[in-house]
Amino acid sequence: MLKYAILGFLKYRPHTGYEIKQTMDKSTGHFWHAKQSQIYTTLKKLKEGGLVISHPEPQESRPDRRVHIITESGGKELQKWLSQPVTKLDDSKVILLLKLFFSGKENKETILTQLRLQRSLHERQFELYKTEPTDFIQEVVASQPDLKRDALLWEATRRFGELHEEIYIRWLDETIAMVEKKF
Amino acid sequence: MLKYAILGFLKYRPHTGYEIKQTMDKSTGHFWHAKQSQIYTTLKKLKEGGLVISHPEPQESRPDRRVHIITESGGKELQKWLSQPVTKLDDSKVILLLKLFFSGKENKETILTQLRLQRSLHERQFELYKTEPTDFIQEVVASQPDLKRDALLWEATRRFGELHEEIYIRWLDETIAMVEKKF
DNA sequence: TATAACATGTAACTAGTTACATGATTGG
DNA sequence: CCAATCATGTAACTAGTTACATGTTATA
Repeated sequence: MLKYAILGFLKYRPHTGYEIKQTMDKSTGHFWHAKQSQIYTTLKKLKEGGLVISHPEPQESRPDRRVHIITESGGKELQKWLSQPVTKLDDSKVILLLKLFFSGKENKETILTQLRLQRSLHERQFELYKTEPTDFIQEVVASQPDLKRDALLWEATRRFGELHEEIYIRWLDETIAMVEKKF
Repeated sequence: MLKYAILGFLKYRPHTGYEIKQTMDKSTGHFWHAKQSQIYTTLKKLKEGGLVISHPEPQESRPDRRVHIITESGGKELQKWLSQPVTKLDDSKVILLLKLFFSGKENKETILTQLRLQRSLHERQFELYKTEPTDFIQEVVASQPDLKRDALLWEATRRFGELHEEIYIRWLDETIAMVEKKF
């Protein structure tokens, strides 16, 4: 899957491996991310498959930048993937729920501490969704009006994150209240 | 992590690898799952680490059942994990959002088809959360009253799934309307 | 004076998936 | 008669993480 994310970013403009990591963290970070090392190994595979080409840009006192460009066949591969419907649900893994599920014999305070800590983490994340990425989107649209549709979809993914955190916090409050009362 | 899920199930009662898969699918399936093969390999590692022991139950005309029991050291390992706070957010991967993010140049109908298909998938999942698991929890509590606290937490995890699907559907409706109007 | 940012990559490892191998019994 | 359920496991693979290796320049 990372393969497609990388092709997607390269479709907008050439990137070095380092830049892909940065762009990804700022944009798809909350629903798709990767470590720097995995980006480099995936780029290597994409090059081997002819979906991407790269050329070095010499630099002094630093390793040469290696700029990656999507090829025609890479563009087709991306397009093919984009047109295919997603026919099943993601399989999510939520560590907190796993722990909670088996916590019936833990004491009340341990569970409440756990839940309250989560609440603070999600509260912070919720605030991030409400501010940061919107600015970024506005900037891009101002400078490149042809990305207006793209920006609408980016905003939709941001909105997803915001709603997700909102509901998470609501659930935590509900659950904290339940444990306080019935446990 | 699967390691702890398995220890958690074995804490309730002995299981064969096959039964762990079934129990997991019915209970933690929506926030933690594993393939049968991974369960077998993880059980093997747990045995090697002395956290679990197993003994075969001979059967005719079928491979012997191998019943697994948690050891004292396995119990301690589980307990240690349960008492530790979860200090960071899960890193989630949502394929639909990744695809949507890069779909600025797709045509309107492709995107709407994509979103409507997702809506039907999540609608079905939402219905599942509202019925199935509640029955299961009620049965257990009726037969084992000492699991009342456990049942409260199981219900909380079910509720999470329900809320999650509800918000997902709300977001899909919002996004479908946005695409219909502005794209 | 230390640490963050810039910039590349490989090696070893853990986690998880898919495919293979085997084979009887039960229900539709 | 065919598919599902019961029941075990290994092998080969893909995806992802952590650790290693190298080194400069700007900033706090």
